[in-house]
Amino acid sequence: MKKRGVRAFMDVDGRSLDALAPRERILKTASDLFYRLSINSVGIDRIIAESGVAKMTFYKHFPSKADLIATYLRYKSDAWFQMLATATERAGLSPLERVLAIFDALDEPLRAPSFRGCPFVKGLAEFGPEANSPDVQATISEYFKQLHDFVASLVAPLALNESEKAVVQILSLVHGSIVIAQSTRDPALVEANRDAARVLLEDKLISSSEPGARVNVGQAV
Amino acid sequence: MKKRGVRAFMDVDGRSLDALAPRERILKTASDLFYRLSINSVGIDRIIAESGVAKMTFYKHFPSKADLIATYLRYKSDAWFQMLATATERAGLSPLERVLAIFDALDEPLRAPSFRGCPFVKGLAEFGPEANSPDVQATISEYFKQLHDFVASLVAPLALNESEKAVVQILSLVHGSIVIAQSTRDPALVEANRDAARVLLEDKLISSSEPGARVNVGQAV
DNA sequence: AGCTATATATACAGACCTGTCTACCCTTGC
DNA sequence: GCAAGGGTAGACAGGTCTGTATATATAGCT
Repeated sequence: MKKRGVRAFMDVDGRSLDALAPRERILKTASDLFYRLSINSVGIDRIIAESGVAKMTFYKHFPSKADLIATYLRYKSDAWFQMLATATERAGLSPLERVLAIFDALDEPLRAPSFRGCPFVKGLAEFGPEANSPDVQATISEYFKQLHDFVASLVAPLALNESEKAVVQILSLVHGSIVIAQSTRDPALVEANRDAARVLLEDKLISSSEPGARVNVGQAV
Repeated sequence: MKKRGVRAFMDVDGRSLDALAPRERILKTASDLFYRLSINSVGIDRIIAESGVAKMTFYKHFPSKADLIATYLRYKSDAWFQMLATATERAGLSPLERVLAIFDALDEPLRAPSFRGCPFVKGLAEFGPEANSPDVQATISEYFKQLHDFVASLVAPLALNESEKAVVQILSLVHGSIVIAQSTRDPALVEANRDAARVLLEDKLISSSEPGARVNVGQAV
């Protein structure tokens, strides 16, 4: 028995490429508008108009706006973790440098004029705990959990005194950078927080009994 | 020539108290709803209904919704800086402790179940640079500037090596704490970031030429 | 009592929102 | 040639939004 809708070229998902094109057009357009202007202030009609797609086509690919929002957030999340992975998995980096590479990866995007903050913090602002959009909320929660686990996985090899505390501190510096970058376009911001991360991690590298009384370990970076 | 609308009791602004009551009722209700649910998702009608006020009364006190939003943000800002001032100006604190007192002040609010993040970060998510609400945007910008200056004024007396860098780091830790507190209710979060701040500041207290090669200064806290 | 200022209740205009429906077009496979 | 799947175009229903207008009630001051 034949598959329905078989075309000349198929991607790995079994979706035909010419069906994929409009879907991607919609997602890209929505992503841009949602990120620039906020989610609630951008209507379906505008996304349809700017992506040059018919309304029926939109609702064929995305059953509801909430569906599109969740897809948008997953799209942003994937791109972001992709970037983090490439930056931190580069060859020749010491375990400490891998953690600090997060900040190196942050530097350029946060300088970009198109930078508008963290899509998930923004998402949480519009779809908080009392909102009624389980899909969207779950996607956001998952992002924060993933980021925590990612940082934890980079910190673990350092075998620090207080590993979890270090993870929280790094996470705070990362999110802090992102927030501050929105209000103050300080070119030294990310470097300052990279330094902060280094100092905090080195503080916990010492296996001495008294963290706080430190000496220069003089290795790495 | 008599003043119009003179009543038995007047406040310092010359506004009669019974006229003040409904205005405050509106503001309190709006503040609660905006903070809990986001600004754009709460309509005037709901604020009116829940504050038990007529629509005309609302528009008498607030010419537009944007006006109410800006007032809400100023209200939140005032309360927040008030709290920060009380916490950091307590008698008997060393200059270093005054900076760290910011985190002591953060601890309790961030644990509260009603905590929903920073009103200004949330505000920026809904009224970013491309929005068309100059009043709201100006109020948000001013908040970030004020917070920066506030931290700078606490850091200045420490006469650090790199004062501005320290300010940025402290600000990042503060905003990071606020963001992380929304996603991860980690009871150790604020303490971890207070520690981070202490380590970072002590790192710069040394007037040695090489920050990074540090010894325990053993004073304060 | 009467005047004034303020609050209430409610209807309404005009815009925008999401999601559905109908009708047509165009390409591809047989 | 032709059926069918997927796209386009646009109207429309039902709801919500901000802001305005109308008509009425209440409380204080002279």
